Amino acid sequence: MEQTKPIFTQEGHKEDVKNRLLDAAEALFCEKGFDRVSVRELTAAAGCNVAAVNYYFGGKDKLYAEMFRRQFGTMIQRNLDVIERVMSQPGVALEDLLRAVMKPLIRRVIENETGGKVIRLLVREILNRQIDRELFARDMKGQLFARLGRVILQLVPDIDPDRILLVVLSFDGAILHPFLFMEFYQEIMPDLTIDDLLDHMVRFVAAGIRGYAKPNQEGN
Amino acid sequence: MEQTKPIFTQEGHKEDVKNRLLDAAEALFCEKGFDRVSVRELTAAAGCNVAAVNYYFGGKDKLYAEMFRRQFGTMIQRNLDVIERVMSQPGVALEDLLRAVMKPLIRRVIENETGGKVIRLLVREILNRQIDRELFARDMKGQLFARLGRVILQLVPDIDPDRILLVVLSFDGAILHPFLFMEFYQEIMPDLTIDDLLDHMVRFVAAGIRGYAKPNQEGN
DNA sequence: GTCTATAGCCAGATAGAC
DNA sequence: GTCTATCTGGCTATAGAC
Repeated sequence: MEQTKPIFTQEGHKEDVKNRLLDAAEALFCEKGFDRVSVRELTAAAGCNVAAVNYYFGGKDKLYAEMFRRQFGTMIQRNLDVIERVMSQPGVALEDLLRAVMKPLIRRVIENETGGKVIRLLVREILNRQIDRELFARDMKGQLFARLGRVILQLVPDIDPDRILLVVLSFDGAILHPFLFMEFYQEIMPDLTIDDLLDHMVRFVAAGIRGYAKPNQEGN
Repeated sequence: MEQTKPIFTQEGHKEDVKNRLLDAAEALFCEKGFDRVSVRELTAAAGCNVAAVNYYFGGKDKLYAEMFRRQFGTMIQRNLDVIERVMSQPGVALEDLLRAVMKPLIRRVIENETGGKVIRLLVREILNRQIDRELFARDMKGQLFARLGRVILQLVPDIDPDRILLVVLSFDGAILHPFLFMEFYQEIMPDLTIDDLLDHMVRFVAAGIRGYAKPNQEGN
């Protein structure tokens, strides 16, 4: 409310008003949530007039959706790139893949980058079904999950292909939990380092995947 | 907005206005989120006048907090009871504990019970830090996690006690993922049964815990 | 305890000047 | 493209009748 000074002025950004509004949206929506941010605050932070949101995006909600599209799209693409990079090396183990995927994500949330906050906010919206799940959850994440499933099957061939999606989803759950609740982790384990956490996650998930592949050869 | 007919009338509930308001709060807040529900809607759904929220709870936000306190408190207690019950039996395996804890939670979200929705909403609020994390996240869940850590150590004694909290947190992550994203699970795996899902989760988490306990012991 | 009526405020969108 | 001024409508909280 008392935030009326522009925080994304022309000096900070050589881009146009549209980009300044997207930056202001990321900062303010992540901090307070959609309903607690007014168009007046957004335009004040972007250093433009109140009509600009409607002029450039067609409304507050459209600006919100555009903000997610930008961040989530680049995050999915970054993950796909990481997978290609690690799988192109010789002698890759399951642990290498897991660590390569997890590390940049955890680093991003620990270092409190805007991207991490936007993804948290997106999860929040998915939980409340107030955003277009068609586009984000299914199309984008579906593509990433399919790729992950294929490379995990490549590294651990004796998983039942019909179950690989469940394995990928559990992998996703293992990543998402610290991603979402990092404050809680740090609160109850103040000495936890990022490497401790990564080591644990890699070990836990790798064991889960391998143990899932060979349950208990009792004649099945 | 057009929802103006009372949905929790005196016939449904022999309790007083206070309980009808709590029921209306669970239904409406879970559906639309705090900011999208007006006091007018709440009181219309509870079949009372608009002043009742302020009279009984001291404001819309106090009613919101009270709703969480009720549901989250009983959920933690139910989990603690389940743990006591399963651990009192002879010859309990890790898998028995995991399944006993997971089953009622997953059933609750699959059958779309109000309790499950309230917990989802609570996670949403924790993600946005707009609720008193002191009370909920640390005190209540801390108690449950401590108990879980002790019984897991009892069942799998060779886990490093300094790492048991990380193991419990990964267990929590494994439960929370389908709990939060059940619609997504059902969308990409329409034939998934509750038992398939439970079997997978038990197998994945048990392997993760056991593999974590003994990282490289090929001859066990 | 229960209710109505209203005070006081702030929102998103837009018309129209420049 | 940019801005100001304003329209229209919603909200929470409360004063005060019963």
